[in-house]
Amino acid sequence: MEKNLALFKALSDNTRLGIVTLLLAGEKCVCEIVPHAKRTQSTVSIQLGKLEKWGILASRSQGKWRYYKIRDKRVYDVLGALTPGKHNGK
Amino acid sequence: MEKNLALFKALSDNTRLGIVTLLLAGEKCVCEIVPHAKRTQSTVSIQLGKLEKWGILASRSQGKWRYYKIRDKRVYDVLGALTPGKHNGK
DNA sequence: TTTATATATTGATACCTGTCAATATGTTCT
DNA sequence: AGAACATATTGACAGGTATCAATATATAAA
Repeated sequence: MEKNLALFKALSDNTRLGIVTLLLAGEKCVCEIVPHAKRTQSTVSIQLGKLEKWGILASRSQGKWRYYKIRDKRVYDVLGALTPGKHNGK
Repeated sequence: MEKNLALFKALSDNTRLGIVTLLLAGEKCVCEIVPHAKRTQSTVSIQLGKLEKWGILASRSQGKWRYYKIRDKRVYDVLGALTPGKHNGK
């Protein structure tokens, strides 16, 4: 039950939730994530670092770029459970 | 998508997650919640107030006691999605 | 080697938030 | 009315954290 707390903490910040939601569509490089998040490159990099350190994301380097993707499968369960229309679309 | 953030924020604190998890079993009065949470009565009361203000919980008064229960149905979806054994028990 | 691009790190700052002890409010009982 | 119990509120404090500008690091291109 302690582990769930960490997951919720990861998703409880606007920047991080935006990143994770974006990555639901699949792996993206930082250069794609930064413009999507409305935050500085340094801010995005810091939050990506936290998400990786917490085991939510995984990353790989390729050339100049660094790619991030979702590692923790629970992300799909949790965000999938919140898909609209479950409770009368409310 | 903004609404999900509020839900995650509500569940991202240890005291609050404990309260909400306890209330999955059904309505409880504060006098039952306080000893379960390992926090002061005032702390528990403050967190209960936040959870209600955010629409996660509902409350009713009866005599000396005040009872809280889960109002936001998404709580069941989200916590249900994290039930162990979904990903090989991992 | 120099330049340009991509990402990470650092230092500073401002804000938010959880917690507690003490006190207040409200309700029931005598 | 007074005592006892249940819950809420207040004030203070400590610790955490998100953010940014600036700088560092790394890789690729010229």
